[in-house]
Amino acid sequence: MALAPLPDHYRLPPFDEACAPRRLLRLFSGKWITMILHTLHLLGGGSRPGQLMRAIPGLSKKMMTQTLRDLESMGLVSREVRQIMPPEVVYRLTELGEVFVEPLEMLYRWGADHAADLERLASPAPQTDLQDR
Amino acid sequence: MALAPLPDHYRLPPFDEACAPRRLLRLFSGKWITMILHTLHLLGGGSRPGQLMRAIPGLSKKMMTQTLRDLESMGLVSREVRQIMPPEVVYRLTELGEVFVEPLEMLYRWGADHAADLERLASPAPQTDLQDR
DNA sequence: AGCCATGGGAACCTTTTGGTGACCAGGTCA
DNA sequence: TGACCTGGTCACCAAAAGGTTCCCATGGCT
Repeated sequence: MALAPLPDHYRLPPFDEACAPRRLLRLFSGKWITMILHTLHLLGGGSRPGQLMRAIPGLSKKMMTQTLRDLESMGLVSREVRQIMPPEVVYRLTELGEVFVEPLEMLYRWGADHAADLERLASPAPQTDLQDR
Repeated sequence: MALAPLPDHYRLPPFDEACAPRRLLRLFSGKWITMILHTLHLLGGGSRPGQLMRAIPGLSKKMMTQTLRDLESMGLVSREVRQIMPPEVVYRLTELGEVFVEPLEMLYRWGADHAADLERLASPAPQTDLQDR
């Protein structure tokens, strides 16, 4: 972890909700966005929709399409269509997309290295039984 | 970035939604969770609620209390009460909380270093005008 | 009474994200 | 006809996250 300390601009209150790091966290808050970015990365930078579906359990066609469309409009993914039968569509990480894979993979690696800590992480209690405070 | 490559277990499809790195991303998907963890960290590891309110624009008392309660039940934050008048409550990062501050600060630093890329990141298009594909 | 300090709860609502199930298109093969 | 391959859309809904507004409590001071 040879990262420079956080610049002053980000270290003093008030902490701006729209600052650059917050934009990153906002991007990564989407369940399927990060799953799909990660999977595209692991599949060599690009993939056809069917391959994505098979690689990601629980992903519905609807969520896949919606998320890929979002990623495309954000400029993180490109969509290439070959008008043959059956059609061939390939979604590929753009240059910008590759940039953002880096922090995502940082998190994946950190998570893999700290699986034990993540096991210790309790689920938030249901919103009852918290009267004794 | 001297991190080891991702273990095989995490590199081959199918990609398990409940695996350790996904749990980390799930944790970080909460808007106020990360803001409050980051702020506690920057304020020396602990803070009183009023100080948190003043440090984080846009945070309502309701969301602050709710989020602190969640963080407490997850074991990331402790709550210490001094029964004086006016009351003194201090929320403090636990050991486990300090562990999870690390990847969060990694993201903050990455975001600070790549503000230009984050500026280039377009907002997803509204769900209209996407007929021309 | 009002104000200030402190910290917190509840009712209700809005917005966002994710999910279900059905449908569409073209083509090939039995 | 049906099944398969490919990729995508739509209507509607559920769940989760976040937001607004009001209320509560203690004590001290004007």
